Amino acid sequence: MIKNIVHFNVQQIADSGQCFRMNNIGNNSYSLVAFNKYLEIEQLDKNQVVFRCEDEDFETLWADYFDLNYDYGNVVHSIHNSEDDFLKKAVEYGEGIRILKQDLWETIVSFIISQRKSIPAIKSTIEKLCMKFGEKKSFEGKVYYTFPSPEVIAEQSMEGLQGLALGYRDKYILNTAKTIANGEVNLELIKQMSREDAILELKKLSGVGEKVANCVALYGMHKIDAFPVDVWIKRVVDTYYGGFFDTNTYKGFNGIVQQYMFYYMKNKYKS
DNA sequence: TCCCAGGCTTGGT
DNA sequence: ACCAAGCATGGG
Repeated sequence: MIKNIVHFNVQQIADSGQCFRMNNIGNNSYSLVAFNKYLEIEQLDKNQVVFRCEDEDFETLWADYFDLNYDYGNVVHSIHNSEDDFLKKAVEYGEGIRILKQDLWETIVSFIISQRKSIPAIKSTIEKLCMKFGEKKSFEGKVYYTFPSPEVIAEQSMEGLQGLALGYRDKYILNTAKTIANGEVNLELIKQMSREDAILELKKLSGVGEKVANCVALYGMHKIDAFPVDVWIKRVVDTYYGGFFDTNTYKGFNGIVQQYMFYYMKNKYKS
């Protein structure tokens, strides 16, 4: 179905480093697997987007997944009206970015894997993980693999996790899966927590530190004030903000600000 | 080949 | 509490 959406650009979302199972399939189209479903999405023009999926899945899943009920215009305008020249340019460059509402468990595993890996390498490892432990499904002839549950990974041994290019992160993934599968850390409870409490709880997981916990809060819990600082954001802060970025300036939507910064710095300045 | 990648854990002060 | 080394492996 065709939808008219402002501040929405599929290519920018796919290349913004927040999701790892969204792939270009040509003709301004992308495939995506999330919440055990398969979607093809095409950008027809600036404000027209085609969603190829079951009709009911758009309303019950994808509209929420792509955060279509959040007013990004408000964020864009408040940055336009600021004195922040760097951020103005970043918004102009990536004004179609949205913060996705991804599955919490998948986001945890994905960002544990992400540490000291390039985005293509992250995507490759996650796809291997899904092909090995996920459920094989198909939608209109397209075969895809779901993201494996904590329980399925928890019952593996260290040997079972070899061949996925996890490297030293293999033990983090196995320990985290076990911790969640046995109820030591409860994701349903975390979903109800404040950003601060959720981040504290997430950091109990093996392989989850400050940065990964903030990414999980932002992309897996829609805590849009979370401000993950990775090497690219560090570069932004050092280069354009004199080494300190005051998160009080954009209080309430620092995560969206962070995403504009990341996308602009990483893709515009490939230094 | 060399360097870097959406960092974390551990052990030493 | 802070700091630095070590970490496995793919991709450019």
